[in-house]
Amino acid sequence: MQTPPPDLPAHAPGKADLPKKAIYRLSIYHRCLEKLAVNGVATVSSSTLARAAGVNASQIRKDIAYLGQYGTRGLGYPVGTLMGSIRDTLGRERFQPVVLIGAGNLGSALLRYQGFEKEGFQVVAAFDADPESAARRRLSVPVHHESQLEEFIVREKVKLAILCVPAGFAQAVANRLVEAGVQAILNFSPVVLEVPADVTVNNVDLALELEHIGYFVR
Amino acid sequence: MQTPPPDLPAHAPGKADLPKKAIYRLSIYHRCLEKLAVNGVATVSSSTLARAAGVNASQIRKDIAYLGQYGTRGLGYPVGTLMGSIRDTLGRERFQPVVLIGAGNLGSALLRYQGFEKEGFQVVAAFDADPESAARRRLSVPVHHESQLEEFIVREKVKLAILCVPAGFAQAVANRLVEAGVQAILNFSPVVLEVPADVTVNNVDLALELEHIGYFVR
DNA sequence: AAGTGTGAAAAGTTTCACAGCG
DNA sequence: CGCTGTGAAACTTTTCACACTT
Repeated sequence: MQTPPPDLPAHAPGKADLPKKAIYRLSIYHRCLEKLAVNGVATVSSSTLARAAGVNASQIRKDIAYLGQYGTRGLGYPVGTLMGSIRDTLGRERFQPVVLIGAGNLGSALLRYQGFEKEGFQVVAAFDADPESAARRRLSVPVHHESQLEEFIVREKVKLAILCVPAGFAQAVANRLVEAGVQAILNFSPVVLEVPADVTVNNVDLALELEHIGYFVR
Repeated sequence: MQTPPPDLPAHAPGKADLPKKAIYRLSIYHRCLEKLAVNGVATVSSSTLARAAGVNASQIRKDIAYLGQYGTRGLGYPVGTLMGSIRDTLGRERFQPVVLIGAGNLGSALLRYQGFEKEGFQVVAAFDADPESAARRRLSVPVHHESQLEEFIVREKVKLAILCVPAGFAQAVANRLVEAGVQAILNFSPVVLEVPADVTVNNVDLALELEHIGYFVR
């Protein structure tokens, strides 16, 4: 989900006009392609990939066309080449360092989550108001006191942060992150963060997601 | 995020044509209204609510107009009444029972998460392939063996499920859930689930969300 | 024959602008 | 005057349809 604020952070670095939602889909395509590659598949058609990704085949073709001309008519797309292109478009620099703030229940679960590394992100440090108690959770990532946040971010040139602090602290911490140079925040607090237009916030609001599906049960 | 499949599960129960994205926003408005109510505010204008929710004022008015005529011109909206209307629209039956499958790292964190109850959902039971080891996490929700899943869902008429099992098991478990009568799934596995058109799947894909903001750092 | 690339239509959403009410 | 309710405009995203290539 993108941030609500009307004015988006323009579009990213170099790449031009890629529809916002296409960014998500490209990640999904990449995953599907990985699976195909593992199975030794060398070429895939838009309709096959569409079935795997749960979208329409035209959409696949449109999305891939944003990256350039990769397909061969009558045949399909080369799995490996296409994966590379998606990675180039999405995963700016490989192994982006990420910090996590708030090593409570959810924060610790995320620190243990293997999925991030697999996608090229490394959570290099966590910060908490009570690092001692967080340390008791036996995490593989060092947990520092939150007061050291700014110093670390500046020194390590961290641009991405995962925010898992209680709602009441979220805005204050976000301000500090931005001030220190963070450019994008994955926010798990159920709070609408206010940040400058050139900072991206992506809200993952668990209660809201549950409420949303609740609407669809009769 | 809604499910990819082109054909949505129609729109929900009784209520008519509420744009998909408006459903999310109504939840956010509800939260903002709660905060106002706590502060003793009785009336709020679209522009004030807009600022709190991080959206455009017209959007607020359009969204609220879907619920009926609640505003007073020159004044604004009555906070309490509006909250009630949003609850009625969104939270079909109060205290929907929910089950969670997969009490691993993430699953346990979600079981400890307080936000769900606050929004009117109660996680009544969890299921895991290894309930003994899950029990060691000292959760307040009973963790049963996954083999008892169907029986429980049928008996308790559960319609909502949170799915946190490893990717490889997700589709198989989803099939069982649907078979047993679950109508909506909040899916945390990085997998595109295939379900009948009348079942709603809402994917929360953590790695994908991180990848998404990664795109926006220069 | 199979399957891409793409312009054009359709659908969905957001914003504008303003009439009209309290 | 302030603020809602809403038709119409603007914009975004998805789907269709088909020419074109291998």
